[in-house]
Amino acid sequence: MLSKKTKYGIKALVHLARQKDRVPVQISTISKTENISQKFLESILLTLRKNGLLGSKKGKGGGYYLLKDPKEIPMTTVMRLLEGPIAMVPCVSLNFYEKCDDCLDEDACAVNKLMLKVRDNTLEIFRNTTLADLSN
Amino acid sequence: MLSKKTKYGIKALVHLARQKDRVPVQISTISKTENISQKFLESILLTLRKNGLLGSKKGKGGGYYLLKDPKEIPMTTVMRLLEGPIAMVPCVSLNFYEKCDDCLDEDACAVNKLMLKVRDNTLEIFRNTTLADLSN
DNA sequence: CTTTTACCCTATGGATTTAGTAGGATAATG
DNA sequence: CATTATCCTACTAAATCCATAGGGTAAAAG
Repeated sequence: MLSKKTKYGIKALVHLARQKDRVPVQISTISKTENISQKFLESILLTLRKNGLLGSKKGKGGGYYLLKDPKEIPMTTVMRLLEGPIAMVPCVSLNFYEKCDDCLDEDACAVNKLMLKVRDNTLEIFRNTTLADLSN
Repeated sequence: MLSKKTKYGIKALVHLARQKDRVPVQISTISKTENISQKFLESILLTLRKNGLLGSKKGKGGGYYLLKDPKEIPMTTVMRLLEGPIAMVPCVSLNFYEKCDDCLDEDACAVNKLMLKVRDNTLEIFRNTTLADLSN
């Protein structure tokens, strides 16, 4: 299940991508138009900024803005940042790999086999979908 | 993230599918060979039985056995039973649909659009993968 | 230089889910 | 009737989620 954090994060990014210029948008504006708790959104935008997706400006006329062209932001980046691993099990994760404790032979594991297929497909979708695609 | 419940459930089902005859296999046997906590596995097999996937036999020589041909058991069934919705958000779920509180227009929602694609792909994999496929 | 605006940061807490455990009831076999 | 093995309910420690609280800091306006 997708966390609200990720869901809100994507919505906020789309909101910013739809902005014509790079004019900063205030948290309160996004919060209201997207129906997101302002304080919660604040923490989400903060992590997006800390990870290089967003820039911010303080004081009057301040707010958040995208640092890159929406075309250059694939959903893999966003998902890994907010949601974590894309794979459903750590043993098939590219960026968050972990061995299973219970599983002796990974290659013989049915769950591994199945979830590898799912990951490959999901990954391809996220790779080929950019923020620009979602903003139209 | 896939729950251990689902993971263990799949492993147990594969174990039973690999059994030549329909001879009942005891919980303790599965528990040992698959490295699963016996009591936890007990509750998983119970729900699989209550939902028509497994049959059981009590007393000496008892245990669990598949009720159908592994070829006739698609992973959609198993996933929905143990894990719940296949979709990452309720608003794109076929069997567990729920409207979002924050989202006014579902068709205009970027998250909806993206997750619909993911669901379609994942669903097709689970539909086309049967227990028999995982047991080879 | 003071006030207002708006982001920055940490801590805390309620609700829910997860991954079991405990302990006995029930039914079948020999 | 003793043994075996499933059946069933209840409980719990730990983790995660979704916030909220409360102030701190920087920038701009006047």
